[in-house]
Amino acid sequence: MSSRIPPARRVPLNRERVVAAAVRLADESGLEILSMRYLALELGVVPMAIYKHVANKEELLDEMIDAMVREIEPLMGGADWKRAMRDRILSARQALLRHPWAPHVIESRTHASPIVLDYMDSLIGIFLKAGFSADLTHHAMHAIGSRMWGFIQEVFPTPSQPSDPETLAAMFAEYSVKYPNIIEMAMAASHENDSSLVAGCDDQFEFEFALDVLLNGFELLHEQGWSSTGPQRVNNPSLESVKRSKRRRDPK
Amino acid sequence: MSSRIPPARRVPLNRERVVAAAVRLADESGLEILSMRYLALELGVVPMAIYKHVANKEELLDEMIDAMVREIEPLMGGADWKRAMRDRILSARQALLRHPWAPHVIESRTHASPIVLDYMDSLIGIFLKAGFSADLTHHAMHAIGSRMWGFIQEVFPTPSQPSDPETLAAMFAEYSVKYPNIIEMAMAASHENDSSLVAGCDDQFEFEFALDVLLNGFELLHEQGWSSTGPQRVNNPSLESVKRSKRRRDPK
DNA sequence: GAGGTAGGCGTACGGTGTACACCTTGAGTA
DNA sequence: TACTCAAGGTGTACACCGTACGCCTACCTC
Repeated sequence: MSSRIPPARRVPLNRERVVAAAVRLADESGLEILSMRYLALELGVVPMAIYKHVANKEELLDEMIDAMVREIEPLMGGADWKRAMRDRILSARQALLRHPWAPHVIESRTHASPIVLDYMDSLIGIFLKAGFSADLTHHAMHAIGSRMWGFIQEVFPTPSQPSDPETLAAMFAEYSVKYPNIIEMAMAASHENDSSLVAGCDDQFEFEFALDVLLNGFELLHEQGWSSTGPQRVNNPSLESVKRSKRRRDPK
Repeated sequence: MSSRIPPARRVPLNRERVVAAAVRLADESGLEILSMRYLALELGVVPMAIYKHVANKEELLDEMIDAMVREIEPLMGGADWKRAMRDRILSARQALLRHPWAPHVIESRTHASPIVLDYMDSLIGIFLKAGFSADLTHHAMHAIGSRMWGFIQEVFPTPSQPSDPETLAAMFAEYSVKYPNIIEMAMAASHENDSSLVAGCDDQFEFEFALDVLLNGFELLHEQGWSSTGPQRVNNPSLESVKRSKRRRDPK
């Protein structure tokens, strides 16, 4: 009869609970706080207990990425390829924004899990279904790179900004002579808030801008029947050659 | 008289020697081998000695990046903006390829050094000098992202490839049904070497392809007088709207 | 009840970055 | 020539990390 009673009492750990706790911990406290020891503490367990459910920390990180990728909305059929690609990638971005640690972890992965391959396969499928050559699709996927996960490499986020307005003004003055171009560009980027150099960027806008430039570029190449073995192998067509090719489409 | 004799004997360490040794060590043995202890060993010195020349490891890594950026060839004047930008970024890529550790380190930096700001300023200057609006320049720089350093985020390098031909064939068969799109794409990417899925990519070609797509996209937007506050704020123009705008250029 | 096993526990090891106190060296000066 | 003093190398120690290995306990099945 004892086996009839709900087994309860000391609910045993399992892979899912470990991964979920790791994700929550990283979400709330940042990736640098996520050590096996701290995670164990959080789970009310001794560090080595975790290793009964996960081979090592790398595997744990792999699982965390899988958990995030599973949050990406499934592919909607029907819409045109560009819209489908755009929506899917922006959905990935939404999932990623919920997990600030994800970019760093993605960067450090060395192989793709089945979940990840599924996602990549779906993206590639969008291109192929739209009639893109496998060749162009391949290069397009490379060009998209980490953008397929919804993030761009933010290089050197902002120059360190002093809070004291006095020294900030001094810095501004100094930069104006040393980095005139940066300042000119940054001024335009933040009309509403002149004092804060580059700070006020709209990340979402930046992301969509770059994504659209790429997708529009791919569209152009596709329409032209671009091929990597074609006449302009290295330089893909400049605006000039696009204009020219409009007149003599369908070279065959 | 002792002071006349060349001071020699135990040449003292200095910042440059420390940084140079760190760069060499990382170049030769990889970033994961670069610990303060090992670096000290290499310098024939005790670990804590290094801290007399460098505040901490982060600062050392900053200096290593500076050393790499200094290798980027100076800007050539004269050429058209696209060529100038292309050359400069490809030169950055050359410097970066000599230091395989650099991408990883760049990703982890939190602020830009003067050397780095100089480089960024020069890139921005190319756009502005070509007549790009500060607005477009700003978004273009964001879109370029880490590509300004000559690397793209290689996400999930390759699926793990078994060496045994038997199991490789099995994996291939399995993938063909689970990830048909990936396989179709990958097959096209490597005619010469069918068995090695994605392996045979030409990184340099991929890099230049994506760079050209972006630069050509920027050129298009510039010619159109694109502005982030313009009518199509979110979606930058599709191919269709480009074609339309060719007819009614100069709306003012 | 007996036995087997999944899974939690404790200890220990080799690694990391770096704080802090100490000591050596060599140049500058009286 | 002797003294001072700072720059810079040394040694020890600490807190953290991931994780190998062996033990031991609770539970499931027979």
